[in-house]
Amino acid sequence: MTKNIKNNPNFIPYNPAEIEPKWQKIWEENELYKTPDTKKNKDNYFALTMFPYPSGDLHIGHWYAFTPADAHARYMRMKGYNVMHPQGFDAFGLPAENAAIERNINPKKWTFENINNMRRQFKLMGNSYDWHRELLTCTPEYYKWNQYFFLEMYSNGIAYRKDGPVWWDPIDQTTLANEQVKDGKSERSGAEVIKKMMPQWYLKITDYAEELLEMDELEWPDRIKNMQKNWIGKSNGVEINFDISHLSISEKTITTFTTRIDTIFGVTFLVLAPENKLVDLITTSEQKEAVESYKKLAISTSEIDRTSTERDKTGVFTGSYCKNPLNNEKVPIFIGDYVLSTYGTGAVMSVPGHDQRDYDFAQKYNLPIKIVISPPNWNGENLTEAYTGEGILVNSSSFDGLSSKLAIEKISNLIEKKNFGKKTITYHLRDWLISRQRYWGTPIPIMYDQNGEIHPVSKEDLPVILPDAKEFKPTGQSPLTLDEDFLSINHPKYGKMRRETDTMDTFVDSSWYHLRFASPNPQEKPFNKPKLDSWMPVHQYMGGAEHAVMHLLYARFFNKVLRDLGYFKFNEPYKRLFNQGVLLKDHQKISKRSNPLAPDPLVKEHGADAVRLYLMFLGPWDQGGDWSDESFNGITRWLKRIWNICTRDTSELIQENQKDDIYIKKLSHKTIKKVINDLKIFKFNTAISSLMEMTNLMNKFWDERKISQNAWKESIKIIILLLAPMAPHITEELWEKNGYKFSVHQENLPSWDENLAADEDITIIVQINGKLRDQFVINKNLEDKEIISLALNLEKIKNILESQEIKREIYVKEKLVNFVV
RNA sequence: GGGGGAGUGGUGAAAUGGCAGACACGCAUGCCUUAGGAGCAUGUGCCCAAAAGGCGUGGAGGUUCGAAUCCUCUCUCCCCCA
Repeated sequence: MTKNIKNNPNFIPYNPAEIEPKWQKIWEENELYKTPDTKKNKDNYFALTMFPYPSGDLHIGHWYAFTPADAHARYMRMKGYNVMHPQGFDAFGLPAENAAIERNINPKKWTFENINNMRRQFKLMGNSYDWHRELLTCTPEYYKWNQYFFLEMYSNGIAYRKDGPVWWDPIDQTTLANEQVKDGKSERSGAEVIKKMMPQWYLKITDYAEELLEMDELEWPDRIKNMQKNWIGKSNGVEINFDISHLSISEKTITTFTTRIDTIFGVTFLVLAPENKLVDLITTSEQKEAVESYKKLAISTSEIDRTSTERDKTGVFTGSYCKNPLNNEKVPIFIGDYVLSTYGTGAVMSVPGHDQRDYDFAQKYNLPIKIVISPPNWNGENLTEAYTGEGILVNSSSFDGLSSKLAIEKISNLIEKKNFGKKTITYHLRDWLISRQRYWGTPIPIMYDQNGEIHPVSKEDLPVILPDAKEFKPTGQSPLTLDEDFLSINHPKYGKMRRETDTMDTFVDSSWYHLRFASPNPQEKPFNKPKLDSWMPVHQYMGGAEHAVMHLLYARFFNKVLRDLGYFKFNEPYKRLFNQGVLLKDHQKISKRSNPLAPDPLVKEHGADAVRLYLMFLGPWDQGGDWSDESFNGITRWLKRIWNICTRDTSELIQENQKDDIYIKKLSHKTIKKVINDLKIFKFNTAISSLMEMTNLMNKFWDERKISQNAWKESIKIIILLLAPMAPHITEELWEKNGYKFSVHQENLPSWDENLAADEDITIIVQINGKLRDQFVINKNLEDKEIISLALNLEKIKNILESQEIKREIYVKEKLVNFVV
């Protein structure tokens, strides 16, 4: 600080606590970030971050997600786009209700208090949000359209009600969608889920499975695309029927599904799921007792245990046999709990030679193991584990010698020709279960008459308002079942009706919110089409990878449904996606309870700009990072240096034409090029480091005093502009202090001159056998030959080469010379 | 078990076929200061007292004039799926 004080007795130190609130207020008063739907000579650019759940406080993880995203939006604005960067709250969901139960607070009140607090905290970040477009999904103006789209889907067969096995979360006391179960546990509560039979509402996402696999037009990380692809889980296979006509029951065949029909000649037994309806029909009287007791055991075992690869495979013989249609071999039929009734056909053809689970089962029950696919270098010996790879067929009658690929094709064709079965495509993806037996969500707009028949609420009667409730205890039934006023309707046409009491999965809310940001207010329609078309699809979406197979898949599905219903033409909601990494502290996840890191005190002490810059400087945004209080100092020191050089009294510099002017100019242009190219691809860390380099060198230029006032001022202007997207407050203040017109955020980024950004003097590296031995500086315009001879004449190189013979000379233009000896 | 990503100083990291460690933290020494969780200067990959030199991007091999970067195998960690 001595430097400033010496140079300028009027020096005012950097005080973020004063300037940050000041500018936040001025921005708000001037509606600086209010985004018009069109702006003359500017293209629209929709920069969206995944909106938060209003859990109460914005933690540092939110800062990590939202401030670099804002820097990118600001950067695009300064590149000349009309940028919309909206924010809202994903405001329905269980925590509100759980707070109501635990602390006896009204969920609505709790939610709105949290929203108010978080909106205040959002404003501390200095983000360029257009709050005029804010949306809260828990308001009737918003959820009315959830209901509207649900009815549209219902009348088009996409929403339907079905009784069947569902995942049940015993802590949250509600059903869950398949995507919301991870490793057999509820993604939200962490409880082990159980299977229940219940009628529930579904959306037919499986109709779109094939189209959802098409991701060519998406500029998304491959990782996310792969996760979606794996989740959809398309597999090509064959359904083949094993003959049981000799058993004299109504069923004549057992259908199994396999992706490896090339192993059909290796089938030595069949395993049915214990729940398979055929089991009772085919079990012989001798086996009845054993089968019954096994079934009881299996039903009480969790699905996770049953499919665990660690667990012993068990089963019981049914006493019956079937016939392999391809070779007429007699095949014994077992039941085993590692086969699930809910996947495929509930029966598998077991090929112990080439499937590990079948191999384990065969070992345990002494069943024959037949090898029909030859592993590489196999000479007929027995295997100690299943060979699951592809190979050449053996012991497979006329198909011997074929490759697995070819055999799959030929055998499938034969099976279809002879009517033994058919080629089938299966998907891992299940229809989206959207019913939740909880209160704080969108009521499903359905009524049941006294016969239990389904009647959709008519669109004119929307929204079905979520009533205020008094009791929220999860009982396994929606708390709405306790509200008689809500529940019973006297319908003019159908008489006494009962409302559906389940509410919608909150992922419905986030499946189309981006559309509403583009067109926030129409009361009579879900959105205004010209506005929608001018903003959509979202140009840049930013958020965490945890939503890869939930939100991101649902939103793509919703987009395609609404497209097919004629609302718009675009195929995808989010054109580009960037996933930020996870922010840790002491190598651990930051959480409210165990490892807290509250941003508000940090902002109070160091300022929002410092926190923003530190988070961006940590490392590459997509890799995440580890917060450290110690390294934070680097950024606060640098901000002080920035403040210092941008507020110096320049009167002691000569006005123009000084010796080093060209060098400070070249430095500026190099930095412009580097920062602009880095921000484009979210490399904030290296953009900041090149700005640091520039400030360090500018200090040196100042100390030498061989620069003019004009050149200095020009460089100061450039540094403020380049820093503006990342540190909006300090740059606004310095912009004003340097006499420029409000606001720096409405300026364009400077452009660079390629010639100025390039180096004139080039350092040539001299290597011998690829090892660095010396280096020298040349002028750009030298001939290749001259450069090589210069290199040969270097004292060091001469000494080393004295007793050596040069075999080869390699010259890489303007980079290096390598002598091979 | 399958798929994907990562592994570089004491620390966060940079370099994506051409000077390994930019930038920053920390540390050390010095200066300034009544004081410092302030500022300034210099140094800081490892080995060697220093210089010269050698070694060095998880490990082993390969391609290349040249590899952190490309290829093969392998170890460790993280994520997704079973």
